[in-house]
Amino acid sequence: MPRRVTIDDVARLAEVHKATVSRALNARTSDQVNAETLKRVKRAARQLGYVPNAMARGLRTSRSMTIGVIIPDLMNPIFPPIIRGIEHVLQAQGYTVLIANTDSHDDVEISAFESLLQRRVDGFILATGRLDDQPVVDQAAAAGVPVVLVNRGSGMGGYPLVGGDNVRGVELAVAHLVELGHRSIVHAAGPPNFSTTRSRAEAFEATATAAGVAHQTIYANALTIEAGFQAADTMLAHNDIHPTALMAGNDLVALGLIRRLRAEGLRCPEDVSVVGFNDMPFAEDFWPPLTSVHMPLRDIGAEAARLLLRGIDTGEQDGATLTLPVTLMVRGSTGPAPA
Amino acid sequence: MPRRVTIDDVARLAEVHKATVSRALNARTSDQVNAETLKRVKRAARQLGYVPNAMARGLRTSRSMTIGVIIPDLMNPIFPPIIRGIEHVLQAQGYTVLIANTDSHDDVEISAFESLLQRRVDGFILATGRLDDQPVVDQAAAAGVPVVLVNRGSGMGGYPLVGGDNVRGVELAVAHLVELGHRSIVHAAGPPNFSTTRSRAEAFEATATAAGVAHQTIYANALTIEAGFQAADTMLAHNDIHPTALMAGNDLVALGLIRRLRAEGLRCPEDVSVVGFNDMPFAEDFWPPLTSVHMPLRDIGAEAARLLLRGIDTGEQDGATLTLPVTLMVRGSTGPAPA
DNA sequence: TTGTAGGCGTTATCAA
DNA sequence: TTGATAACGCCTACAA
Repeated sequence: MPRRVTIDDVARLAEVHKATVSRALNARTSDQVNAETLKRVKRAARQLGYVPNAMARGLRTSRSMTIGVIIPDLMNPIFPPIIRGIEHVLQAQGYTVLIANTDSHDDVEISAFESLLQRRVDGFILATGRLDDQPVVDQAAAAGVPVVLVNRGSGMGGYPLVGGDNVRGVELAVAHLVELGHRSIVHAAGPPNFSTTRSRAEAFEATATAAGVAHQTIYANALTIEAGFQAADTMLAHNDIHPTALMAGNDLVALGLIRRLRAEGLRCPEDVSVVGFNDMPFAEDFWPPLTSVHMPLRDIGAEAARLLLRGIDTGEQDGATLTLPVTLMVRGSTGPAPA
Repeated sequence: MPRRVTIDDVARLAEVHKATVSRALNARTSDQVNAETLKRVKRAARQLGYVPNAMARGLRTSRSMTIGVIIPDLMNPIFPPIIRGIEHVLQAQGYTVLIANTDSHDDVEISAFESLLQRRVDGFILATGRLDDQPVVDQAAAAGVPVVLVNRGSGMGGYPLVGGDNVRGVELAVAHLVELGHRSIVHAAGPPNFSTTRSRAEAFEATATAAGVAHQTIYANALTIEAGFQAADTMLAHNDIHPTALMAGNDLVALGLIRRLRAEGLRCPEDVSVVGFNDMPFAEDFWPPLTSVHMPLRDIGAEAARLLLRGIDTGEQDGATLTLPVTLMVRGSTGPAPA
C-alpha cells in the first residue's frame, strides 16, 4: 500500500510551493493564482491522483464540513425521506452527513452523540423526538455546536424546531371519523416520553371533547408495529372499551393495531376504522391502504437543514419554530361506523 | 463560542505533560501510567469537558476509524436492515459508519465516493449492486482501501462479496408457482445493469425451462414501484403475453405490478399470482401480503462488515464470496392457477 | 513512569 | 502572484 499522495508531491511535480497548490485547489482562492500555474497544478494533481485529506484540512480550518444527524430508528420508514431532505440541502453546500442510529436507546444515543462530537461536526440535527434528551441538546449548545430539532411536538428550549402541524392533523383525523358517523374513538398514542405523543394526545383530547364524542387515550410503549399490536391487545382485554374507530400515534402503530384486530376477527374498516399518522412511504400499499395524516417529511428535513446552515453561518441560534402544513390522506382503512 | 478544550488544557490542569494525558486517555496505553496520575488526568478531563479531536488523531495515526457505505437508495427498505447489520458489527469495534446515498445516479456515486476518500475512510462497503461501477471499486483498491461488495449477483473482480443465494431463491419461487399449477410465468426483472438482475434472470430461464413451463422475461427500468407499474403496463399492452404468475425482480417491482394489475381489474392472487424478492420489511403488511424470497439482509450487512474488518486488519483482500441461504416466505400474493 | 520533540497534511499570515 | 513559516491537536519513538 503506497503512501498517499500529498500536497507536497503535487507541488514538487508542478514545480511550485505547496502553498500555491493549496490556493490553486481551493475554489475560494484559486483566483489568486496565475492561470498558467493553475493549469500546471491541476494537471499535476490529476496525474498523481491527489485526494485532499479532509482530516488535515479540518484540523487546520477547524471546520469538518460535516453534520451529525441523530435518529432513533432507521427502520422506521419516516426517516429515510427526512434524511433525503437533509442531504439534498446539505450536500449542495459541500457538507457530508453523518447519520447516527440510536435504536431509541439512551446510552447508544449518548455514545453516538459523543462520537459525532469527537468528529467535530459543524452542527447537529436531532430527530429523536424524545422529551428527555434535553441534556444532549444542551451539551451540544455548550460545545458551541448549532442544533436543530426535528419532528418535535413543541419547543422546550430555545432551539430551532421544525415539524408538521400535529394539532391540525389530529383535527383533520377526528373530523373525518366523526363525519363517518363514529361516536366512540380511541387514540392509541405513542410512548409518553415522545414529544409528538404529548401534543397529539392533547389535541385529541381537546378535539374529541369539542366534537362531543366518547373517547379515550391508551399508550403504546414504542412507535412500532409490535407495540401497536400489544396496545390493541390491552384494549381488547378491557371489555369496557369498544370504539368503532382508532387514531394511532403513527402508521406503524396503526399497522400493529390492524394486525391484532384482524387476529380477533375484526375487519378494518367494516368493524373498526383506523387512522394513521405520518403517511409514511408505502402507506397506500398496505392492507388495507392506510388513511393517514400526511407529514411533508422531505420538506421537514430540508427546512431543518436550512435552519441549521443559517445557525452555522450566523453563529447564533434563534428559537424559531417552523410548523409545516399537513393534510389527511383518506384511503381504505376508514369507513362508515357500523350500525 | 469558547475555544475547544485540548489535550494541553487537560495536561495543565492535571499538572502532567500532554503525552501523559494522551497515554492516560487511550485504552491501549493507559496501563503505562501510574494509577494515581491516571485518576488525576481523568478527573481533569471530565472537569474540563474534554472531547478528543478525531481529526487530529486521525491525521496523526492515519486511520480515521471510519467506514464508507455506498448505497443506491435509502428509500428502498432493504437497505436499512443491511445498514443496521453493518453498524452493529462496526460500532462494536469503534468505527463510525458514513452512509452515502447515490440515488442510483452515476455522478452522485462518484462524488460521494470522492468525498469518502477525502475523509480517508478505512474501508468501503459498496451496495450499489451495479455491474458498471467497477471503476469505483478499482479506484478504491488502487488507493489501498479495502472494499467489500454487497448484494451482488456474481463476482466480477477479485473482491470479497456477500449476498443471498439468488439461484436457490429463483428455484424456490418457480417451484412454488409450478406446484400451484402455473404453466405460464413471466419474470419482471430489474434493470439489466444490476448484477442481481442478471443472475436471477439466468436462473429463471434455466429453472423455468427445466420445469417445462412457458416463460418470458421482461425488464423494469428500475427497482421501484413505479418501474414495476410501468413494466406491467408494457406487458398488458402486448396481447400475446398472458401469464398466470409473475416473478418480480424485487418486492418494490412486485408492488408496482400488483398496482397495475389491480387497475386493470385483475385480482391478485385469484387471477395472477405474484412473487417478490428480498422479503423486505413490511412485505407481510401489504395488500395482499407478499410471497417473497427471504434475504437475510441484516446478516448480509453484518458479514460484509466482518469481511471488511478482516481486510483492514490483514491488509489483504481475498476474493472470498459469501452466499447466505434464502427461504421462500409464502403469503397471500400467490395462489392456485386459475382454471 | 514521565517528559521531550517531531511530524501527520493543510491552510493562513506575512513577506518577498 | 508566489514562497516561507507556523500552527491546528494529537500520538509515538526515544530519552530521562
